[in-house]
Amino acid sequence: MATDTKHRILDAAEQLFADYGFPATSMRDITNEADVNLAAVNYHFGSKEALLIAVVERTAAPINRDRLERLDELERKAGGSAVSVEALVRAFLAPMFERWSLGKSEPKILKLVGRIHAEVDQDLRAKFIRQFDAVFARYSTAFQRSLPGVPAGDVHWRMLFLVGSMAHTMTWAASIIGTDPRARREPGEILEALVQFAADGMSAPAPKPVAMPAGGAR
Amino acid sequence: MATDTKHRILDAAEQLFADYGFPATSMRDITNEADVNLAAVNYHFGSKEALLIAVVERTAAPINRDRLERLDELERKAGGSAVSVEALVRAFLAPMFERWSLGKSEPKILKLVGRIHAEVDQDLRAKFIRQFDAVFARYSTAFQRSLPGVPAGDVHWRMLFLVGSMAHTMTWAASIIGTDPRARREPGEILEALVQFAADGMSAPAPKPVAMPAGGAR
DNA sequence: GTATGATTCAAATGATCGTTTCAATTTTAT
DNA sequence: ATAAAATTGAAACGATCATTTGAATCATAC
Repeated sequence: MATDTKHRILDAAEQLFADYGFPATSMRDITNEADVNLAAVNYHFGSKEALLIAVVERTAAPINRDRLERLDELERKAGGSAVSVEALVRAFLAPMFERWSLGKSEPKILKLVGRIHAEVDQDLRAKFIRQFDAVFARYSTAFQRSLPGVPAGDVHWRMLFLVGSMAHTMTWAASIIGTDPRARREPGEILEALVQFAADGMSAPAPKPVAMPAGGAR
Repeated sequence: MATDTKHRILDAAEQLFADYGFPATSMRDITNEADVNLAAVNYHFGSKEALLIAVVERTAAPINRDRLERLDELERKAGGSAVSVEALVRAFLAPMFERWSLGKSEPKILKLVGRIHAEVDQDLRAKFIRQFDAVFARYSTAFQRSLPGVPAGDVHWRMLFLVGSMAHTMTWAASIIGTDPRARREPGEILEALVQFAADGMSAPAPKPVAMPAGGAR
């Protein structure tokens, strides 16, 4: 069966990219883990980079589709008025956490996406950034509508903060859970904690203008 | 001069690790950039990994020292009572942003630290994680004191969110600034925006318990 | 059953990786 | 100045990298 090899490669690559990152994972690591021939990756995908793109496509595409659908639904329900900030934050975050909960045990998708947000270099990132950009743009305008007091540029930055919290959580949640027993949480609880944190952060009053010579906030 | 070579290697490595990450940067990249012999890195530092540790040590140590000093100062001023959350957040974040503002133009330190938080694999990370852990622990107890209504475990998670926002901002601030003219901000303004966001997020009410079968928050 | 295309396989390609070697050179101490 | 130590230099080491090759094997269709 042909699709079997492709699937096994995608699964192995997803796992390894998530655990060790893209540059640190070799073709041989992938093909050994997938138990396929070394040449299979280049045969089926063309190159290592193309494999990464395929992995991201497979994992991120349904998440982003889900995000957009939830936003559609929220805006439909709200009629013409603004959606609550918390609902927007939850609609943006839940599609990822849900895949975590539904998955077996390891949050590989989350780690992978976390890494992609954090690790991939500029030029490679540009190849699949557009997929994220569409989501980003839609949510950006929605947030702007829901936060009329906050300048558009600041909303932009706050969304960067939001994505950062999410990505970092994806990457390190497993080790955090393993460290402090008091911090043990179910995925749903972590989502709720992050929603609470990010919703309040997004809703903060507009920052006061900074009047400083040129050196931070000493 | 001996120290000159070491310095040039450290500078080049800092720059390249920040731009391309640790695994993607080769010894030859570093020695070419530093204009020193290829063997110089192994002679002066022992290995590539040891060089990374030295780079982190040089850039992160003063930042973490600064963080602890500011916390000391805040707790001293507060006497026995709790420090304000916003002050804690600012004390934690400002030492990094300040180095950005004071630096020439490129936020390489920030990108580097951002990457270290996000990219380095488990075992290598453990080698210098203790340095961060000390800071993390001190701020964790301080935050717990200032947030009496929030369970300790949740404070732990919120600090993870905070670090994530910071790390992600460090990594992507440059590209964000380059993208949307409305999002153009001075480093001091970005710090203030992040302080506002994170302080309100940290101060959010304690999350309601989640009662769900085992599948996210649909 | 035989031809055709898709897939797998073992092996090799050239490039690049981190590290080592050892002689040449420079610095330091006497 | 001379001996000793520290540093630099050019070259090579073996290992591993992503990718390619061409024959072997498989599936499918006629």
